[in-house]
Amino acid sequence: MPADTLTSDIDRFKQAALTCPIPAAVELIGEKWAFLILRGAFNGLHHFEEFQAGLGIARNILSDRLSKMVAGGILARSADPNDKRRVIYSLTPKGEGLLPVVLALRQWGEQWGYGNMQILLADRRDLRPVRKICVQAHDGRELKLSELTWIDRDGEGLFSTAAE
Amino acid sequence: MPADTLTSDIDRFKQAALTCPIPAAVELIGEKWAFLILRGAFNGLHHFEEFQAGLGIARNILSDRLSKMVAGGILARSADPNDKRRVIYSLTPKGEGLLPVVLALRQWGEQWGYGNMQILLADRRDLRPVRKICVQAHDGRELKLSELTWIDRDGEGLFSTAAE
DNA sequence: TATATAAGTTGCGATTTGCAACGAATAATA
DNA sequence: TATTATTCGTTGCAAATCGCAACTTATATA
Repeated sequence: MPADTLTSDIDRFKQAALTCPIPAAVELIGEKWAFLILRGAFNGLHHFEEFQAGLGIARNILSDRLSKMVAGGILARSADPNDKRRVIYSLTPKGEGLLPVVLALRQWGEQWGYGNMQILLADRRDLRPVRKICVQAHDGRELKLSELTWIDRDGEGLFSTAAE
Repeated sequence: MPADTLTSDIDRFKQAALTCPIPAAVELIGEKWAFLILRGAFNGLHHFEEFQAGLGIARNILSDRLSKMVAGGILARSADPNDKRRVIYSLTPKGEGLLPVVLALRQWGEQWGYGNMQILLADRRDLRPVRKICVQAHDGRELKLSELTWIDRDGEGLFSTAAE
């Protein structure tokens, strides 16, 4: 056994956390209002007043969050050509990439009794609802937590079970 | 056209938001530390001191968040039979259900340059990494935002595009 | 011209955060 | 057994953040 072998869960966690993207991602959208703004954007909201009235958020907080989300590349800020008073906030490709996160949380909330939306996301081609988001194996099989493990990025080294 | 037809994006949004589970879900885990605690739990952390040292969170805040997550049914609090000083915090099935959310956010973060973890989640059977989480049609096809629309829960009524 | 709307900003009291120190119960050690 | 260490908190306090209401600026409308 090498001398630098990590022995405890916490050592392994701290080691893995060093390059984990989650802390930085959470700084951007791991906050109540940022997440609700994101949901609003996916639901077609584009303007300051829409977000303000739609979410019931204080104007200064909304201003702050929109700025941070624009700075973080999630939203783009553009002028409305038809009305120079208005500003259009729209999702960037990077922001659109968060749809699985938003949808997974919505589905979890529905499953655990926090509400059921009257409208559903569906495939535009056949109007059938989208699948429930889940963790899948390479061949598409759904994987439960007990069927998962951690592997080293470069192939082989399995070092701990994911579900402990 | 019926008299109560909703015309503006914001009216439609407010109508849909009335029963949306996301606000309640966000109250529980839509917060920096709650989300990082959840990530820690998925990575095998179980004890107060592990979370504290692993995340660098203040003790009073950690205490508050753990209580709320236990009250919210995400974590379970149990006594350690081998050491009566210790408390074991473990994921409930409800908490485990948040794995797609955590994983989707991690994958998003990796895609957009917030870090790359050395270890990956994999299928325990063949040690092949899990798929990238995405929105899928009923038949498993990946759907982009432009291929999505909203439908009414009871079947037909399509009323707006998802990607505007 | 006068009024309304959109997108913020400012001031201020209330809440939340983060740090450090303290405390009680249990375990390990000398 | 006596002493020290560990574990899981709590408490006090200063700093940062939040949320409300009022104000500002620029543009559109009547």
